Amino acid sequence: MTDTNQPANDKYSLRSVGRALDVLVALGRDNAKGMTVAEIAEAIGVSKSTAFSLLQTLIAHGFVADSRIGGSRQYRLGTVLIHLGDQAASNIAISQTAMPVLHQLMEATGMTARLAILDEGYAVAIARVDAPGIFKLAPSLGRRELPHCSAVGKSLLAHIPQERVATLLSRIGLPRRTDRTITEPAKLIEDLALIAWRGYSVDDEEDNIGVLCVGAAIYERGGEAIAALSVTTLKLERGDIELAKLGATVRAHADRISQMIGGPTHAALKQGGGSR
Amino acid sequence: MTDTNQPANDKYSLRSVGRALDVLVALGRDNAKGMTVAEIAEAIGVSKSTAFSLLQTLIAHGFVADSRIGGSRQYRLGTVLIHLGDQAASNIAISQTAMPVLHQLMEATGMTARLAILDEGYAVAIARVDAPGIFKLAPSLGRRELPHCSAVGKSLLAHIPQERVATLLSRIGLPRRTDRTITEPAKLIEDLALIAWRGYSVDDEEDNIGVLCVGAAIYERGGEAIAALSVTTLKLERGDIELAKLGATVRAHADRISQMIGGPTHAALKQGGGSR
DNA sequence: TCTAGTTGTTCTGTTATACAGAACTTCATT
DNA sequence: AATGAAGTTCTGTATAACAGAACAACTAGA
Repeated sequence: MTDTNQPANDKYSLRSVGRALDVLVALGRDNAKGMTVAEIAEAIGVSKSTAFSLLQTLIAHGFVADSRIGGSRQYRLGTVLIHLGDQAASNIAISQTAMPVLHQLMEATGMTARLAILDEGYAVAIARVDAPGIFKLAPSLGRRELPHCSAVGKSLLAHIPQERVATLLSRIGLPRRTDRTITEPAKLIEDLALIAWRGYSVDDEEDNIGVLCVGAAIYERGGEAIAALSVTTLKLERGDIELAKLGATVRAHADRISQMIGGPTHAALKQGGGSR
Repeated sequence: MTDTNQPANDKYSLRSVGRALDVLVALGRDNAKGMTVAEIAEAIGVSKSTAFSLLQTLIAHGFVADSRIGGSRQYRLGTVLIHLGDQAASNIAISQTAMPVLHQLMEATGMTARLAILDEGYAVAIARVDAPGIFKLAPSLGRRELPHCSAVGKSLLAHIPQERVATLLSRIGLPRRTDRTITEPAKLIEDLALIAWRGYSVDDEEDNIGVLCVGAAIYERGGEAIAALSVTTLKLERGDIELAKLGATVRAHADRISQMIGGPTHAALKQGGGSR
């Protein structure tokens, strides 16, 4: 499915290290129930003894936790990763300042609010505040999401140079997720222009059926979009949604964060600097 | 300072893998500003070229992100770690159920609420809800904390067999953190007995000067303590704290979680099952 | 209780790999 | 320009990582 077996992507890649990281990724996929040595060996394509050595090393450093259940062992992600993940998230300076605004946005809209950045062309959520209610968004912090069919992704794409957009899209493509997904580059470019103009993006069932997201970009001092804010809701839970009003709300909150870090609001950016 | 250079803790440890993990840990320490190749090489005790190879591998897998600033590069933790950390945390089943109660506890007390488990004898926070206010607790999710001088740690120690406590303490020791830290095993055992009896623990400046924590254990079906809840506050911010009342509040919230997962309340446990 | 079939763990020889150091390349600063 | 300090590439060699097989621990079935 995923291209796990990259044949030495870079020539300075260390095989055993790469395999150890593969183990972590594999455990991240099947984290719920834990995995056995044999399953891990199978998953990353090495012998049992090699998988065993990798696991021993990972355990010794706290990256993997093991629990014996009878004769068999279950391996799962260790707590050190919680720490590193927390550090990596707080690393991204914006998440500190944005957190209170995320709360406000959630309370203003009653929807789950998320903060995301662009990482290697993908949209990656780095913080979230859940709306109250039965339906919770799956735990998806830090996961790479397709940029062309998510509100945060489109808001970020709308504010970077066209040629970079083209490069990213040619690399990632525009995979179809639902029958509303924009799969034509020209159509997407059109949508991005609209987003850049009005200051908010809409993902209406383009990524997941029944799910609506509205996003807006956050600008740093230079006017570049470095992050995006979004709200997510199940359309079932909301009768009629006034998109223009919701868009303005999200944009206003994004503007607030932009100003906190010394950047321009969307309106100011449209007035002054070129879109470049 | 820390024992990073463990000389092949287990004999099945892979050197390059261990070094790669050391890189991640090192980046986790100095995450704010990022590190250069030379700094990393220095930190983990390898040559520049080796550090370079390790970093290339980590980057190829998204575990490390790099940003060039002029001729120099800054390496920092990558977003994949945010994902793995999120998975590792949600792995621990309790964190799902406990989250709403953490919110309630924070609102009931106005203090930062945390959920922690025992990992290799150390207390490790896996979730938290911050209190509003200027002073925020440092981002400390997933970090190993000394069990003998934290509220969550003591609550957990109070409900495991004495011999295991002895084993853990002999391994970890009772390092002094402040002049109120309990450093005598006998004194700690005494405190643990009290905690088991009344159902809540108090850390009054035993770990950090000026900081007060109150914790209570969460019990699973079998009656074993699998996690602990706590509130943390700066004593400066609160005039007088009624410990008995606060302790009862924390205990009540912990009991609620215990019941949600089919376990006994503290009162029920004291009545029925032996302390074993 | 014995047997068969799991699992995880240890051992071993060989190959390929990870390593340090030196050479080379960018940049920034004087 | 020239110096220095970073990152990057190259290369030979020691050794570490690997697969496979043997072994041990445990489970389930007869």
